[in-house]
Amino acid sequence: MSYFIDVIIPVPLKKLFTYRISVLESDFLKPGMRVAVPFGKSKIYTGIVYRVHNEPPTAYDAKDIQQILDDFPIVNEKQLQLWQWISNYYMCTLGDVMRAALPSAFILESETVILKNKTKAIDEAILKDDEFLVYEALHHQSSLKIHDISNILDKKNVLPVIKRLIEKEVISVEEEVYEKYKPKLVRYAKLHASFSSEEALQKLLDDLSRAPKQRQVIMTLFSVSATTKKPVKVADLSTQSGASTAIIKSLIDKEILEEYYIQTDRVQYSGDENEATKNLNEYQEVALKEIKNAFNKHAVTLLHGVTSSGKTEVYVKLIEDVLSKGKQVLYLLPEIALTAQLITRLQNYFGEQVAVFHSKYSSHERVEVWNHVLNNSVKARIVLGARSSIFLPFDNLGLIVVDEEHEQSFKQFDPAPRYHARDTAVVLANMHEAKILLGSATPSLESYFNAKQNKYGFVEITKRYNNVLMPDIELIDIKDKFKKKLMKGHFSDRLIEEMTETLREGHQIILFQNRRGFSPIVECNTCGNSPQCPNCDVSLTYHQYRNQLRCHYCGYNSVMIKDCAACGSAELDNKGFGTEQIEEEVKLLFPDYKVARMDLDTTRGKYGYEKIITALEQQEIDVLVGTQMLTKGLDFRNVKLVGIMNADNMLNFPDFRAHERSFQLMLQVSGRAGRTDERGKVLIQTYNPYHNILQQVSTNNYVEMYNEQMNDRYNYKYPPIYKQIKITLKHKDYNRVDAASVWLGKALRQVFKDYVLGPESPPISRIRNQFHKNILIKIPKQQSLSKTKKAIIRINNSFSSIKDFRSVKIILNVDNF
DNA sequence: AGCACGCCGACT
DNA sequence: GTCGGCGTGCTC
Repeated sequence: MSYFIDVIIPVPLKKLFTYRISVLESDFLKPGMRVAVPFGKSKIYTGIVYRVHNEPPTAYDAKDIQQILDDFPIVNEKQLQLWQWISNYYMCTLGDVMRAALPSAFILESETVILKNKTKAIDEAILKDDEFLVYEALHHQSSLKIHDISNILDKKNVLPVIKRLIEKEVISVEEEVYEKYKPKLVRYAKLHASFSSEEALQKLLDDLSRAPKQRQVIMTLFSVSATTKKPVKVADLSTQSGASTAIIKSLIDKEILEEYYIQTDRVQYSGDENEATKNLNEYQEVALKEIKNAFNKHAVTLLHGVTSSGKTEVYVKLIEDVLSKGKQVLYLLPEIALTAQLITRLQNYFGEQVAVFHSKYSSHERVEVWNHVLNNSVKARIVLGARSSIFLPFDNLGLIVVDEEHEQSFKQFDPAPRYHARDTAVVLANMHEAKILLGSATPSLESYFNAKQNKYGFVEITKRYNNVLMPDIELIDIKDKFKKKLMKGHFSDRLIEEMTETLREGHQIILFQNRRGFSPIVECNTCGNSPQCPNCDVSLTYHQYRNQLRCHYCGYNSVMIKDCAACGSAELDNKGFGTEQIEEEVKLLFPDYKVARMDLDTTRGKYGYEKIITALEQQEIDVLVGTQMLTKGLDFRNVKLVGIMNADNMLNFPDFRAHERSFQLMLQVSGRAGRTDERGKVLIQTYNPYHNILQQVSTNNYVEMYNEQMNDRYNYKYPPIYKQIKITLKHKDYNRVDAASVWLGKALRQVFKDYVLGPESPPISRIRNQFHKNILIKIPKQQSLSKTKKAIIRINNSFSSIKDFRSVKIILNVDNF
């Protein structure tokens, strides 16, 4: 009998690929193991075994696998199930899911290496110039990569040259696969075994009396190992004894010392003993009980707790409970909220059981966390992580906490899989029969809706921790202030008053400026022209910090222009205002105080964000100006005043969730004010203080906001009442996307009638030289989602069989919000 | 997605 | 005349 495996290959292709294996291999291979397989003409890819079977494919001859890469599955059955679910629900391939799920170090790819053909004498005369260059380079170096050759010849396309050289039998090529993950080894030293006896040791010390440095090293080795009772690292030995590495090396060479290596974790927790978890106050205690009750009926429960109500402490108690049952915990939160503050807090309670899974971690560090989870190691009983941590190989989950569940960053937009981590986590919890708690001060409408429908359990905390009052929120009509000439730049007299007062009292201030859709644009005063991005359909934005013009969509940048490109006038003006401008104005208004800015530009790099936070905590900053980043679960003791510079630009954003988002954003920022005993103050500047959302924010009335928004969602057929799928078409030729989108729109309308919206050009119709068109499909609750998707796939298939349309890229985005 | 094969414009 | 552009088709 023949044996085969179906393999997932990390390419966006619909099907699995079948390879032939031997009997022995069929016994060894299990789903979830990695194999290296030849794919296409020459490449070798890493695949994941999906199924082992003995059904020979009929239409083609299966290739043999190249190599087995694991001794045990690195992906478990439950994960494969989850991958399948994601692939179905979010309409992407298993390959896409695989790419997103595995740390990149697990996915090996082959690289072509070029070798000299030693068996044949070469007549150099038959070689052309470029061929000769390659030939000669191989005399200096035994092997070359494609990349090297490209450098040698100074051109991109070198494959034809290589092909000719192969034909002339000058060179041969091989595919090399690298194991990307290498365990980190630390060098240790111990005394060589031959000195284990007293006499030998005494003799050694005598011998070394003329080499005081070397003797010192030996003495240090003894004292360190006596005090720590642990193996001694070479690095420590060197620093403690003051001896250079050369001295230690000579001791090793003389076989007095012996070196050895121990594999260590790159990510290590070095903290003190665990702290006892805090006692809960009465409200938290009640909430905890209610959550446990709710869990009896509902696997999913929503916790609505106002800002600063101490939700984290409640989570901690739940986690403690689950851990004691020997189960794993996943604590999901938005990337940006994954701060040192929170990590330290959890580590204080749970010590080394906390593992962190972060996009800023290197691929190697991620592999380590992956392996800890896979082995159900003590070091990863609690995983604290962003979106992608739902892909870790849990096999014994007891609880998932999704903190800040309303955050839109849980949804991945690009590339596929376009999954929502909160929703996927619900499915994941289901597979493990685990409980899942969604927490937020401003729940998303869909979660609140689910709770109202009794689909989810629901628990509330309405009081802030220590009974701190909710901040006092004041709306400022800047239209009126402008009329009365009471504005200084972007600051109203009220805001300046409050700022002066707050600073005098020695408190801190946060100013919030939503940058979205409102960045500083350069405009010519004479002709009104503003510089555009050459690749996208947007104006470039001005970045003072580097004196650059930049495109937020494709990253294009150029030096700031001195005069208008259209009319040559030197009178250029900055329209709009971003955080930079606010920062400047504060500096002018309050020259004696320290101002800092927090946005994408200032938080670059691994610790950029932490630096600003720490500076604020240590009160080195008096006024912090920032964007959305400020909203995320940070806990600043001394901030008393929060100013929202302009509420209108978020309210007017063209998106059905703009109001919900604005409400969430403003309440979250407000929550930063007055977190200790003194009541905080929030000033919101707006042109329209009678806007319902602003009224609801100022009275902290979530329920009213919910009811009103849900009404709109009913009327205009939006989620959570209707499901939706967005289809984006992209092509560099406008006429082609246009024709293609019209065709697709018509085809979809035949099935879905009026539930198809568009095609429409998005507000930014060209990005990276690609024109976009959008089509939106609304799906009523009673309509089967799976049938809808099948129909879309069918239509999509006929679409791509049309020659003219095949080059148009189609992106399907399920739940595109 | 990559990558190879195959057919038309601009350069030594 | 070749080099190299990207349209088209395939990957077990």
